[in-house]
Amino acid sequence: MARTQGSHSDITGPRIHKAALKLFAQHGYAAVSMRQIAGEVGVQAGALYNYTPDKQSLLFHLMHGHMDDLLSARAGSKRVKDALENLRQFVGFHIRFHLERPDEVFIAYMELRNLTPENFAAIEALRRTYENDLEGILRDGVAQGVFAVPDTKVATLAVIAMLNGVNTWYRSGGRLSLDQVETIYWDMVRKAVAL
Amino acid sequence: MARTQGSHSDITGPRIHKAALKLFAQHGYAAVSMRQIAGEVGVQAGALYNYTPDKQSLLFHLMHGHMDDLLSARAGSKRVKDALENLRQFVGFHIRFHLERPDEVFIAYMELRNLTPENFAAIEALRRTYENDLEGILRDGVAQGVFAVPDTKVATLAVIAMLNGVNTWYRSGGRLSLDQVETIYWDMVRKAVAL
DNA sequence: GTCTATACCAAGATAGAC
DNA sequence: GTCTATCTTGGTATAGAC
Repeated sequence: MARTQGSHSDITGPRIHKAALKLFAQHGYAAVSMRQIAGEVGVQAGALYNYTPDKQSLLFHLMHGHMDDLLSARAGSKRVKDALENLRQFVGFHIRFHLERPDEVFIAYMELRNLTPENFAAIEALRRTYENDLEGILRDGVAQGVFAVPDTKVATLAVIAMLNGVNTWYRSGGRLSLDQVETIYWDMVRKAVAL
Repeated sequence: MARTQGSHSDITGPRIHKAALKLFAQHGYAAVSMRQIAGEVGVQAGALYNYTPDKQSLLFHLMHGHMDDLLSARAGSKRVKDALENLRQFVGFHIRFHLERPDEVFIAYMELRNLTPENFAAIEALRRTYENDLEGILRDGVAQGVFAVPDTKVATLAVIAMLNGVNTWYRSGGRLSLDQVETIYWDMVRKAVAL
């Protein structure tokens, strides 16, 4: 039987972040009210402020946590000597990581302008770190003579933009399996940077 | 000398749309108030309702106008027999058209979820038309044996996603000229769909 | 066509009881 | 830790004077 009062502190915090994640992704940060989030969790709006100082912190927490997850997961990938293999590994990692977290990814790209300047700078720095990882791979490949890209920075952004596009259309259970998607994109990326 | 009262009807309408465009692109539809838009134009909030029935119509007008511009401009491009040449032309057109209208483009991608379902469907249909144009080129190329893409639909979305990425970083007067950007992206797209 | 004034409602956030 | 109640602000939209 559902309680309408009393303490739920053991799970409320995470539930608030989950609800905010879902609602921000669905309607956008600015369009979602603290009351909506509270309603989704099943508490009153005032109770949210036991877990977050304000709405902005809620957004920042979600985005920062996502970027931390991304960089941690990526840090677990081993680099080898062969740049082509590193690139193949990056493409697979990127697609899978992002498809597993559509809401987080959506927010991370759409809500940047709703961050305060300080929070924005922090997220941007993390994003830059991730991009530099890929750029390093491309630079290695150019140095090794296995890639031909006129500008590694632009190529980095182009590859990431292309891969991010997957999230806008892929639905599990659809026409293509995850493996097929990965193969298709790897094929295009590989050729795009090829000699 | 600035008037604080009186009729400005000859220019107010377009100025409202310009102000809304700028503010929506900067802060997001949901975060911008009618009062802000009015302030940017230099009228009182109530006056806006002589030009638009509501805020939603303002957004829809901007997005629909942008998609109409896109399709009209694209319709002016001549198709030739050579698929490779058509693709080259498409890439150049897309980059230039979109870089000339960063605010409109930004809104067209970011504010889709703030459209009512009916308005969303209308915009989606126009976007689909544009995508089908590119997909037709890719299909021709595959039929002619000059392109190798495992899936024309996915390749279409991948190419567009890659090209759209330009808008997130390109600034005129920066390190690269528009011609250089176009060359770099054409190089990658060409190779990505090559045999 | 724009103004001032306002109706009406919902926002973020806080206070104090339990 | 959550509730109810409320403060304060600002939102969209409308009415009626000029």
